[in-house]
Amino acid sequence: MSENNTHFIKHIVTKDMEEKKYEEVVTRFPPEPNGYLHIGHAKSIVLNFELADEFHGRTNLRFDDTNPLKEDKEYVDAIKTDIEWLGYEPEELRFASNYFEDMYKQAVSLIERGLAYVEDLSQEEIRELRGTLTEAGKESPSRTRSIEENLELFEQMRQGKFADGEKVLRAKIDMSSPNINLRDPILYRISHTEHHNTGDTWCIYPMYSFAHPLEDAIEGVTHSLCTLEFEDQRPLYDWVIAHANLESTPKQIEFARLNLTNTVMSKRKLKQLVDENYVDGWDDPRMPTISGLRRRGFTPESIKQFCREIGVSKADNLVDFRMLEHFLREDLKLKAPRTMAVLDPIKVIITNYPEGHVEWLPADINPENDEMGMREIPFSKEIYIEREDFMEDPPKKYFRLFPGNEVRIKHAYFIKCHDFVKDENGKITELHCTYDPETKSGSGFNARKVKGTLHYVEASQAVPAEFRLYDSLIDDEAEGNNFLDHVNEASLTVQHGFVEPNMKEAAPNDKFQFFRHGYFNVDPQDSTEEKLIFNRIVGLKSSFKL
RNA sequence: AGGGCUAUAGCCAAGCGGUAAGGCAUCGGAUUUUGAUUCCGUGACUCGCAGGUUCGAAUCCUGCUAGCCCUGCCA
Repeated sequence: MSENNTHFIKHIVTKDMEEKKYEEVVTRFPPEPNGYLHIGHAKSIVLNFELADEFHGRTNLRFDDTNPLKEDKEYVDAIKTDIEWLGYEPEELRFASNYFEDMYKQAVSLIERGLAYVEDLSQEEIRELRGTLTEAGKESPSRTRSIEENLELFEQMRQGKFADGEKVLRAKIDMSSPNINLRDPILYRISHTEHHNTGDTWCIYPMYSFAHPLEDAIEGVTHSLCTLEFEDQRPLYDWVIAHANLESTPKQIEFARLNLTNTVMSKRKLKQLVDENYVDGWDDPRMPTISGLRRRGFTPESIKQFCREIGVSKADNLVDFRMLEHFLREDLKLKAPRTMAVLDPIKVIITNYPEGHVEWLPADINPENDEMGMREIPFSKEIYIEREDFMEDPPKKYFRLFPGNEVRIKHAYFIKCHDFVKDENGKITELHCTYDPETKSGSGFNARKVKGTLHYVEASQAVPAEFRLYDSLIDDEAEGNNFLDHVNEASLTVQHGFVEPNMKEAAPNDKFQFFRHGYFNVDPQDSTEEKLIFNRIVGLKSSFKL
């Protein structure tokens, strides 16, 4: 588990605690409610919750809702659902917006100490004076305004005396700093916008760089973990903490965000895929969102174990999607019932089997987990097997069914192919085989060996089902600069076939291993008792090469 | 180019001056009523490059190279 995995943040926390810098470890997961969580967020969630837990500390869920233009309650609810589904229980649920009054007071205090001023300049003018990466900025005329006037103006900003963009509150730091974040950064902006939580109480809203350190300090957060792009903001974070009238002195630590092969991870790109109908929504099973992965069939444990095993570092990374798949297989190996489904059926007539007779055969539900017990499955004169399990003219080393070859039908008998029927288009419609009663499964028959074992579904009892097979959303190898050029057109394939009769009882989100196919999830949106729909989560590994 | 950061196998990633963990992937082999699982085996004469310090360097120092991030009243 995570205890075995060490990383630089854990070293820092361990050292801090050994030096008794803090009484307890407090972390937070601070999403902005402006979109859905994805697996990159899961990395942060696992890190924050499990790190604190390991040190017997606590973790808050805090919505960083300082920009009402982008945020919505819909996202608050979705995010809560996802975190709960992953299995984490925040110590407390907080909103940055609950601290608006405290933040306002902190801002006033900065003004009183000559550390902040109200800016008259327009957005464009501010930008011009900010300088560039290589040139220092210039000080604004507003910078020398008196404390009294700044106090008065800021109060008026709050009272709504100004229009959006007319004024802004800035920290007085250093316009010539090589770190652009320190060139008198904006602390408050005016936005006459209704907030999902505070309604129209406020028309001024704090900026992230001012609000975040205060939120952390107010909550007593000790280790504020964020991604690499905030590294340049750390001096500002520390500046705010140093000048705030708060006991707590949280420390910001940055780590590299997760990138996965064959997908995209930015909210902007994911939103574009949704808006432009490349997928069916944020919870489309092809999406790397938590809700998408959940609908696809990924388990919380598989996602968490993945997040633990990829590690935490500061190096840019691109993790192989197959690693995620590995942990799903590992999680479901002993948990999922193993059953048979024929995705692309071809009918087999057992010519020497008695007409109209159905026998029920015992079958273990999971041979690697005896506790799951047994089930009974039917067998009769007519069964379905997988179309790709028969070849009229097979290559060498093909040990499935072909004319004259004998194979084992899982849990049933050996069958041998004698003939096949084609339609006018040359498509094979029916196979004629004979079975050998001596070879019944469980009988101990071993006079002959066969190389192949095929799965099947008995025809008269077969339950029709739809199978949705997913492939990479994004083709990393594709040509083109725009990620939309890399969208895999064939990321969804739908097949119609059959499952065993006992599958009629399958409930939404039930997970199964379909023999020789892979792990499947009963689609929670579209599957019904009348029409079962299964999402393929991941296939089984295979060394089969034709 | 000013600042910040990173560089260990195909991909993640440990390592913290004493002679390169682990996982994924790959490829072999054994077992197998899933071409699955399981098991066993498989790769760094070397840690971006070049110098230096040291008995000893992936680890310390210097220089270089490459990549990522920063000029929102986004977070």
